[in-house]
Amino acid sequence: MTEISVSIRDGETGTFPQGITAAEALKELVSNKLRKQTVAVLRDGVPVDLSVSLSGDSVLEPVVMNSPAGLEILRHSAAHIMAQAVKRLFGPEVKVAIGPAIDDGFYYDFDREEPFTPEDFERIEKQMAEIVATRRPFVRTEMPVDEAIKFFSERGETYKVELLQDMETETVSFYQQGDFIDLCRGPHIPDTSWLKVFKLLRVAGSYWRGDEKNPMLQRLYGTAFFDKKDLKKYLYRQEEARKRDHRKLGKELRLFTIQDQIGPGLILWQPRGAMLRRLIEDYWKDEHYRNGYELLYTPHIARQDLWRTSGHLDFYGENMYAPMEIDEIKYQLKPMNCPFHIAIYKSNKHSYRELPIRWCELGTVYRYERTGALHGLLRVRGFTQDDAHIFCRPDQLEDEIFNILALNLHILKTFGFDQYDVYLSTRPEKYVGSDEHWQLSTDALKRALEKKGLGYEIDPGEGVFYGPKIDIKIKDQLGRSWQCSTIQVDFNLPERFDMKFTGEDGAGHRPIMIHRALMGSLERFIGVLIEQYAGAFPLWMAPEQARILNITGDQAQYCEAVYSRLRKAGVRVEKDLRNEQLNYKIREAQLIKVPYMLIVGEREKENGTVTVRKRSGENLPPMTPQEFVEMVRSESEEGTGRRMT
RNA sequence: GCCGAUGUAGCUCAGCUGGUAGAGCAACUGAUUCGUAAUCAGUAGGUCAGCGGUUCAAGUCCGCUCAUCGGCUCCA
Repeated sequence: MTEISVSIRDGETGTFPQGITAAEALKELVSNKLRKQTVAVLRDGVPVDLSVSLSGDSVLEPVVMNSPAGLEILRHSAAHIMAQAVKRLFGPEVKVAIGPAIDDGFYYDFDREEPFTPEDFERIEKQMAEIVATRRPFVRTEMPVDEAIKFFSERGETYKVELLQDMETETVSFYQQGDFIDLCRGPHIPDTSWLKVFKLLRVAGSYWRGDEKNPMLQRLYGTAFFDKKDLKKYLYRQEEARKRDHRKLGKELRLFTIQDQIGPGLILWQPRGAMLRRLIEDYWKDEHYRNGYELLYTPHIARQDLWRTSGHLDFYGENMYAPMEIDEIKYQLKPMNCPFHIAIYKSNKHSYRELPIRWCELGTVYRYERTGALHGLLRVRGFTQDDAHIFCRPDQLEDEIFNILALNLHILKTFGFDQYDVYLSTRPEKYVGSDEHWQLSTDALKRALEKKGLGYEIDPGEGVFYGPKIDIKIKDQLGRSWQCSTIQVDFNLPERFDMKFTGEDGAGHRPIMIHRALMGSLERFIGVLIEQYAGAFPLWMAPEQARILNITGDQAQYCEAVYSRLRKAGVRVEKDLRNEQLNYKIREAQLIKVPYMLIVGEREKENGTVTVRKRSGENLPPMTPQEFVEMVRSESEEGTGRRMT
């Protein structure tokens, strides 16, 4: 009998008869403790089942529970078991589509006439538990593709047949546990009893293969863990995320409101939200001025001809609002600010000495979004971009992009974001401009990223029609990522609008244009900020920094004096002098997350001080109003790196 | 836009199988003048998202529309 050598990566090596299973080899080569933790193995780097029989010399690496790979395998198996349960409960006429593991769990798509209801969840979960209890092994088999097609055709599994028809390999693998068999690459948990902790989460529609021309399937989402505690933690995190939901907090903190009467996707900023936004805008404008930008203002509508010239009608028309006719001329709401900035550029002649020109604007644009896409502040129909356009010479492109990246990261950091994923998107299918232009600008983006020392991923074909772009997705405190910043090179618009600058040689040359937004849109960014800080904004951007609370009416006059003094010093202070108990006032101030409460009783009135209660509940020793002003100033300065009040 | 769920007072939510709306908080009035997360009492407030239908009778059943939520798609 032939012998083979099996070794554990970074571990022992042994000699075994050919055909031994990975599980048997592990029994000899690793500790019992590790073996019991092992879900599957990497054989020469490829994930396979424990039951795989080894035909030649192999290096094995155990995939353990709770490792990302281990969880993925568990969840993938959970998807199979869920499909089995669904088939058992709702009959063989339910067709199965695909059922992968995803970041936080798994899903399986089904084609079934009747909708699944949340009440079905309990039945499915119960059925799953029964399957788990039978300890059915996951058995792998292989067959040629054409045989597999025949197999699934006979069972009416048309989606599986479609998948198989697109496959290029000759044989495919199947996994069977009990009465359920599914097309699957694997690997899987050894048997169903490994699935101890799982929960179905929700049901949602999804198109077959994500294409809206295809039939809508029902997707059941669930999650699974090895340890009950992990599921609890997961559910707790979900709960935390719900608590931070900017739509909920926006209402509670009275920041903004969205009303049917006004229209979906249109934001009404309430005074507190408006103050928050103003502070962010002021900071933004100031920071841009310091970095060599000039501020512009442009209108909300323009003649349709402008949008024809810019190419927006052709490339972006389906996102634009229908034209309105004024004096027999058609006008359209702007979906972007760029053509206006170009028009301003063209209002004068420009020398090469003037470049780069950096113009910024908080420009409010309107874009048609499908109703199903709207979501609080994060996806709206009217929003204000923190837009800028840089007009430069080709030799300045790389430096300009570098400078934008630097400013970008600096501003994000001020808002507490220092983790991000960077993507470089290259030429899409639908595009304008020459290949040479695309190459030149893509290279400039790459070099600037490298110079800034930013790791990035390439997103092939995800560029805008007019040029390649860099997208920065920021990560919030819960680890969720949000697309905000975008930097896009554009060779197209300067061409279309025939933009020029006079070169050293006295001839006309074409500038390059860079579009960029750092926060993306103020609406979205503020939505993300609300979730980032759970509504408890740092002092410098808190709409209300302090609230004066008196204990009895006897201090009202003194409180008024403190109030006007702080207001004059630039502190955003409010007063609550109602005839209510202190506890009641503190509770209200706490719920609306005011950073400082200034408590004034007889003691403070006599000493000319205030007692400061922080949002955390901590009390500071009594201080004079002037001392409080200084404290607010220095803390705000820390937040933004400069004096804000 | 598509699939599913939801829409009752400013907010959070009750209202079983159809019999012409209810609570808590907020608001308002009065009392209470109080030291670190809700003082007590009273008053007022709703074309039950909108439109249409079934019925003697609709918040409740049916249809359409609008909006919201979870996804798909899309994306600043």
